[in-house]
Amino acid sequence: MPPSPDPAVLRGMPLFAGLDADALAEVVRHARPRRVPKGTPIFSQGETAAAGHALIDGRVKIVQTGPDGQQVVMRFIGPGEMFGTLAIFTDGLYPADAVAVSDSLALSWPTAAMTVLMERHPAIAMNALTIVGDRLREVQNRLREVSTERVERRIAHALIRLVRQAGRRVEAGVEIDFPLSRQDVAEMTGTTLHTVSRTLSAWESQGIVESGRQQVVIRKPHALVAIAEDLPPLRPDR
Amino acid sequence: MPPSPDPAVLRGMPLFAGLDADALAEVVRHARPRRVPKGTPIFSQGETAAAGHALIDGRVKIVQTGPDGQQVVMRFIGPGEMFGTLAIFTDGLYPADAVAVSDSLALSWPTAAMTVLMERHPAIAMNALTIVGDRLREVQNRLREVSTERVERRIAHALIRLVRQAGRRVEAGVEIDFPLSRQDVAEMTGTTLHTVSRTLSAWESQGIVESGRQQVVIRKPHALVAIAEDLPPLRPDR
DNA sequence: CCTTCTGCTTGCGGCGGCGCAAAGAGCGGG
DNA sequence: CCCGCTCTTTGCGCCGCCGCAAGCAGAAGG
Repeated sequence: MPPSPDPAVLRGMPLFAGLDADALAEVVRHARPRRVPKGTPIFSQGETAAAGHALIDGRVKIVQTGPDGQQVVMRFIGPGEMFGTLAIFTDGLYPADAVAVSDSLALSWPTAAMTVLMERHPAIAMNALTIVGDRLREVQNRLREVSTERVERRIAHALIRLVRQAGRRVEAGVEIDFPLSRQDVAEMTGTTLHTVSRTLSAWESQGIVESGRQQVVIRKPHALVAIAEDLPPLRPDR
Repeated sequence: MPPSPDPAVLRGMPLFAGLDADALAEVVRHARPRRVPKGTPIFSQGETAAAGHALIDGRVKIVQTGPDGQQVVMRFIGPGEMFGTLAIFTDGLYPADAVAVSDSLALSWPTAAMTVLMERHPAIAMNALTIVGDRLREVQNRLREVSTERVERRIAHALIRLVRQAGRRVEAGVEIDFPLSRQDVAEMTGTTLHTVSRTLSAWESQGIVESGRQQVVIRKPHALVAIAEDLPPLRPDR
């Protein structure tokens, strides 16, 4: 028999919040677990969505590709978050690629099962509505940023979001806890890896961040916020 | 007694698709109609959302304002579309301003009523999920565009969307059927009114558009598509 | 251990588009 | 009908950022 996952993993997932134990058991019965090694694609843009997914562990990058091959990072998925579900609610085609950036473990629900579950448990639909609503608001904010702010502030905003989502306390400050390249940051902020590199170098020389190969540590989060909010440049003296 | 609107106006609203006559009557019973003259704000960014809205007639502009006053047009709402509902699904605060750009008629449902209706009629929640999902996809596409494309293509894309949403056949071509300023287009595409003006002037001299004060007519939609998709420049001869 | 590959840095030149400024052009109100 | 307001046009100069190119460094793999 196929290994059915432990219902406990659904605890704490916003998508299934408010369901009783029976319902959770039913949900988990339809789920299929999948181990995904770092670098492996989970689904691709344009495919018909065979399933919706939720991440148990690891980190997944959602990337949209334009007609000329330009890539934009839509978001990073962390443990407890769903992904690839937009297709289910809309036209059935994945609007982006999903690729594991760390070794990951995901659960998948076949599209049909997902639909049935939402009909039998309207709370799931309501939860989904909240989640999709939150994401819409976030993307709207990013749209405003990329439309009106200059590159340095956009990069600051992106890092702040990453810290909130994936920050881990470490001696030197707060570290983004998954491999993140300059290119990734560039694709999150609508710029080039060159400009990101220059910006991080400048911040590094000011002691705001420490960064290396696919790795970023924020030493002075408040300074980053100051840049993002364009506060008075924060004189070091007095 | 308060004038209850005709249930027939809900026909064709995606949000209430699939509801039977009884349910529609119940929905309409909770609605409050509101006439909104051109230029009037309907709600403001940051307010707690007292109600969700749907537009019966007219046109409403949804504008988000950044911390430094920079404005971004999130979308234009046409008849049959809901707006100001995101707040209800998320944190209860309107994330943007809504202002009528034409004389308009809207229906409003108090937040509490909206919630109750969704609980009693899960189909509404499912419809909302589809609608919000579609908007999320659209905003994601715009985010990709503004992140990767140059201004001219972005403006072309914006006009194409407007034509799809609010295009009216007219002798000279297709007209955007509500007042649309250069400033509006700039705020839709993350540029300045100057650049929009220059671009439209260039297109005008090529016979692609005809535009004047708060008014745009597309004479050669295919040429606009060619610009948006960056097809071979479409030699006029042969 | 050496090779290769991938990711990062940095200089330099060019240019797309912004910001400013000033002038025209419809529109509406008195 | 004229005045004032808002929207638009267009020139000009500058600059933030991109694009290219070359070199470096650390990881991976034989």
